[in-house]
Amino acid sequence: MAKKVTLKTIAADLKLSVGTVSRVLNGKAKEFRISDKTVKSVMNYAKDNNYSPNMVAKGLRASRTFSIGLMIPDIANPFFSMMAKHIEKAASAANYSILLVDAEENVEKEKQQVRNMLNRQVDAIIAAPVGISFDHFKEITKIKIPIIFVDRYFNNSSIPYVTSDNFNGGYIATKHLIENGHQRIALLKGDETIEPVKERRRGYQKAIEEAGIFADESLIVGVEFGVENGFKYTKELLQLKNRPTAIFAMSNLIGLGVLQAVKEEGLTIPNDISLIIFDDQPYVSYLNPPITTVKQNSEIIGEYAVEYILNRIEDESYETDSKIIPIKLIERNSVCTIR
Amino acid sequence: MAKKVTLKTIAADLKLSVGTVSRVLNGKAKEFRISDKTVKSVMNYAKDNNYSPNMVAKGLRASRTFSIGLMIPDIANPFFSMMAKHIEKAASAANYSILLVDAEENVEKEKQQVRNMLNRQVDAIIAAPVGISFDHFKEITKIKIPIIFVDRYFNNSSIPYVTSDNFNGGYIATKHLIENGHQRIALLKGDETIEPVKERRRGYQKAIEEAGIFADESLIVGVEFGVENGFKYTKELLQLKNRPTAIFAMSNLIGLGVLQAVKEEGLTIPNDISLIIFDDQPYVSYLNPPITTVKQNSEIIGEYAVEYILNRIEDESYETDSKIIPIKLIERNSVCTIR
DNA sequence: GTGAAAGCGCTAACAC
DNA sequence: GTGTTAGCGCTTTCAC
Repeated sequence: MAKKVTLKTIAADLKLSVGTVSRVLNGKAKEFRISDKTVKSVMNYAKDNNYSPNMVAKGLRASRTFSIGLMIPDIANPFFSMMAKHIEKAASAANYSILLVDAEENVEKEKQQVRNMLNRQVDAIIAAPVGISFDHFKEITKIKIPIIFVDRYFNNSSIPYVTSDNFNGGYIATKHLIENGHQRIALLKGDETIEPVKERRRGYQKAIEEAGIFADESLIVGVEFGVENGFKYTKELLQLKNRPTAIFAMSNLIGLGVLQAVKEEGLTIPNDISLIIFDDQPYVSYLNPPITTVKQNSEIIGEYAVEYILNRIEDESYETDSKIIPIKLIERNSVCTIR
Repeated sequence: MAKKVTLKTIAADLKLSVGTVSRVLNGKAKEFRISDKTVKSVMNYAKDNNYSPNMVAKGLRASRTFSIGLMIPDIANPFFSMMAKHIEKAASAANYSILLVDAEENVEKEKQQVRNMLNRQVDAIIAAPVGISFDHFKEITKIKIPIIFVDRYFNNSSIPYVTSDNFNGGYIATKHLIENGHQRIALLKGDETIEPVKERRRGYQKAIEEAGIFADESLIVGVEFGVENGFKYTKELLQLKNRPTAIFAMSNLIGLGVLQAVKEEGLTIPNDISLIIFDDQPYVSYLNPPITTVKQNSEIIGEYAVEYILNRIEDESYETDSKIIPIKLIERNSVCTIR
């Protein structure tokens, strides 16, 4: 083992005190009017011996670790991995490191790992919560460490969040379908304890109401964000005597399930049934057919979250409102015009 | 701020020494024959006041942080995010945390962040290196902290790795094409400083040679793993007077680029040109047409990497060979039989 | 059975 | 211009 070089060993070798060494290595030479000779010798020694500071010791001393806990419900979901990418980028640019946890859509793991993040003295937490319960997040605010939710959030909590304009996303997607003559539009949704799901649904309902078309509750189905959920409920929808002419899928994963079910039933999109998917992914333009989607801006979401956290770390009293990021309808060829 | 509870405050409140408190909280009560009374009072106090240990202090004291640095060239690439998911899962199950860095396919950032990981005293590093240079990784082995490469690796280094059977992947994909009558098979590759790229290419070439067909070097193109690369070189390939009848794309991203170019040229797969993509993704079965792929097992890769790291942490002398994980050809409808 | 104290690597307050 | 020292929260050795 290359014997480790610490302030102490440097000081000993150079016959200086650790204080002096610390000062020059932290760029405080000027401030303390340390002699050029000392500065030079320390600098050279450090370079030659490849000194680099022990951040754990620094962290203990400063009660500040320059790390941010990032809690994601499913990092394999391309929406979240893209968001994580932007968050890591913004954080590392500010010299923060990311402690990543994949909660596996499991509140118990999330709870336990929030505890772990806290034990590790992260300076802040950015979380896309699994949903359902969030007492473990409320605790964080008591400890006064900054926290912000991304994508998913809780309405009845004072924790700020950045998320897409889910309501509007639901609204414009549904409206687009209606404008193309659709009257029987199915909503394939995720778990309704999740706020964005509620919002997207509200948007859907508003569009239906505005158009004055019959709001058939049996067309609103689905219980979670996965592929199987999309598959299973699409199968059921297609069984209906009075089958919907369009499906609005609330996530890219649900969308994949819809595609599979439609295919298995020997139907084609958009001739037999139209489809819009919430969340745009690189591959959707190559799907058969290219799918019309509601595109979220994960870059802005990620950057805003980091910006808030950074400001909040610097200034405890810093506050902002939660932020709603605009979405966009990307028209492709999965919606047909009827009648 | 809920005033923080440390060993010291507990000891003070309970009129015990920090040593004793530490011992009972670490389950060493039996070992040190600490009285039931003391144990109970400490335990209760800890529970009531929600004590939880400061891992930074523990880490400093123990020179062990129970954290693993995970270096990924592009976390938004679904192959890597899936692998990261499995790594995080295995690590957290063993009470390790993940320090995530997205190198953005940038060696400079990688270099700098490896340094950072080391400063943060990670117990080990799992890395899918960007490629090109790797001196910064060699340094790690000197410091004697365990490291393993996943997916990408360097042949001329003693650092172990887990990766797919890239050679065989290239071989069986190409062979499959040949068996379907293809003679002019283009290879759309990534950066050739990356070993898996070389291996896949070797596999491709072996299949061509075995079949005794003309090895046309002009059919081997491409310089990196992105979508644009796939797009650009496919355009060129399709311009050729003697155009290939099949393309073998070396990554899911390149594959997307191929799809786009083929479409823009008004051609269809597999009628006009066949396609095989290296790396299977959930969406490929819904592409137009469903794409035949070479499927890698990112779960096994991730688990093996963590297992190695854990063993190595426990036992400095633990050694294994690098591991090659089998791949599988998943036949769908993007390959037509000719002649 | 329990306490006292050293020390992990670092910074900063205080000294001269 | 530089040294000394306390202390961040913890574990562990040495006492008794």
